[in-house]
Amino acid sequence: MFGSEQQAITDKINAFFSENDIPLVELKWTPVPFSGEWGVSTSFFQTAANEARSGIGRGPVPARAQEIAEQAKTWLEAHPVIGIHHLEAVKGYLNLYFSTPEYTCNVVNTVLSQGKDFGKGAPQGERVMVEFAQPNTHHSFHIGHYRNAILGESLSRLVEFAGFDTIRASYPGDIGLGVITVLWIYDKFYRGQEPADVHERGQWLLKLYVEATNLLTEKENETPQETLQRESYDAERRDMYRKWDAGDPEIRRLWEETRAWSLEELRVILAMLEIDIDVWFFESEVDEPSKTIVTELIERGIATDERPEGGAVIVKIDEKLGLKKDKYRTAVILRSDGTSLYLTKDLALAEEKFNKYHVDRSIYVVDNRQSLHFQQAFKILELWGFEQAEKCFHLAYGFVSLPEGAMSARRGRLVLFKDVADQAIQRVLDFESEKTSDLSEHQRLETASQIGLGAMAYAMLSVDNNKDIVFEMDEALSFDGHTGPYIQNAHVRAASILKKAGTRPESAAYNHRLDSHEVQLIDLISRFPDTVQQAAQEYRPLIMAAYAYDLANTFHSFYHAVPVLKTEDETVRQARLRLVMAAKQVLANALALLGITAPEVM
RNA sequence: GCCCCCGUAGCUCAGUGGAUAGAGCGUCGGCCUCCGGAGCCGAAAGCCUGAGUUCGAGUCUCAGCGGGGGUACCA
Repeated sequence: MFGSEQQAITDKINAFFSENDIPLVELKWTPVPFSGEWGVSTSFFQTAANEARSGIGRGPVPARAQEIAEQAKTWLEAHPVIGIHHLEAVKGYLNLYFSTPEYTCNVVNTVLSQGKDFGKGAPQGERVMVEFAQPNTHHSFHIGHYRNAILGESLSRLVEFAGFDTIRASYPGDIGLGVITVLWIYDKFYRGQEPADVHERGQWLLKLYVEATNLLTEKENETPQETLQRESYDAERRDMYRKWDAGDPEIRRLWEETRAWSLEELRVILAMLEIDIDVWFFESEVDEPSKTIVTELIERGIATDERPEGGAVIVKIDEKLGLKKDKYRTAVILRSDGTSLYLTKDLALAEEKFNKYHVDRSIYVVDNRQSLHFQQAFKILELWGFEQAEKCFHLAYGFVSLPEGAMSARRGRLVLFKDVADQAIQRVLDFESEKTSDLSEHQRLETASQIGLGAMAYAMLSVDNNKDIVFEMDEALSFDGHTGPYIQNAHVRAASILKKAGTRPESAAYNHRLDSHEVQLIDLISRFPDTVQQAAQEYRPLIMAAYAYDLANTFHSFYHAVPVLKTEDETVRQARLRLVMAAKQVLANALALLGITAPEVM
């Protein structure tokens, strides 16, 4: 926030030390960790350690660091810097405390004039593609898909806000044995029986899949008739896959019809989550181009064609890289029957992303069980001479399981997103706050939806992506403590104060003695832009989730400790009102980056 | 076997190599004549083990132990 001021101070300190022949390492500024006062801090341990190493030896490192800090303090006090109220040298650190009236005014004015753009980064000059929200078709959207979707969307909003040109891409698996399995049972037993409702129909397809899988899976004490029956079903399914591959018009029509149901459900859910996908890649569409790549890889000697010996087309990655241990292993890039695999298609897709969309960074939001797959894909791209391979990044996240174990459609152990969302919204409505009783039915429902979905989103985003999540309904839909609604509530309280205040002051001075709660609030607000950059650069929505909670927590404390409307001094009252306005704005901005709406009432 | 991820409070999780390791849930104790109690204030309780690097390690390296995932024609 205060880049230029900070740079001026850094320059001054550097000048002083170079005059005195003390080689200073680059200064890094961090917020002073102890609350109550507002400022930045830097330490001199590294400089002292470097001295000791180079043999100058001026005593133990901590003592020497403190000595340097004191020198810097003395010198800066003799050559005052505008905006710095006072300094201290303690335990090897130099702490600079801001003149709060000027800076507070500056921060609040900046927030309020920039509004929802406060914190937005300057254009980075790079294009990022985020691939996410990609369930297979002919299945229903479950809570694991939801983690993927909300993680990808939050990440997209973060990189976009941080200044990257951002493309959201989805790559649904619309073909494969699972899809054909559903197609087979639908065709055989259920034609025309599909429900009309988009969600019911999606969930119905899932039931069909479970039933079909049961019919097609070998059981322990099968009678000979059962075995025959099962084998005949399986033959029908295989035949159907062949027909699909050959472009049989009837099978293709059936496929397109059922596929459309799934995609329609997906679009409805994405709309609910306010996710707007820019580019759709379908697995069925990258099938053909991927085979061309295989041919090229064989010609270039990267892939080995073992088909003449009845094998597949493979890439011995470790061998090609000269590695001794099994790390990337051997990857199959084409089946022995000449059909393509997931890996084959991802190679083709990567090429298209770079050549057609000219992306500078390509992020894949896919669960961590596919880590090896992406490592293989990126290495093959590298062997292929594709220089952008190093710009590919697999954002792996832990999978979502249930208290009773892994989710499994076949065992009927699945938590669907829609069911959780419905329940979340119902719980909010049951809460029945008297504050929303004067809202229209439509508004009440809309608010309930914002809060229910906010709770769900926050439950997913407040855990680091590499961690597995055991989904427990009561925990995910809690509204107390470290949750989305807690943050939304801070926003609502700010809104409530402003509504009661009536007027919104155009300006304010901060000449009163600031309460430590006010200082803490302004400190956090001023850190928002840096937090945006950090979260985006590290591809970690968690950082923004943690920030949003901190800000809400600080606001709640402020709210209890510091009177705003009841302040008698009109100048102070206006100053605090402006601070509340700024806090409300930043809470809303932070929540937006998490894909969470900030309501005015709840 | 090999590769990847994880191990922090009773439980679930935070913690850019730096000052006093922080939250939530749960437990215990306070706070509604006061801007919204989905809230606030307080208490008890913690870095898997062992080496190493470093002025300084929860954080980096190696080994061990424990848990999860992956490991040639699924996605």
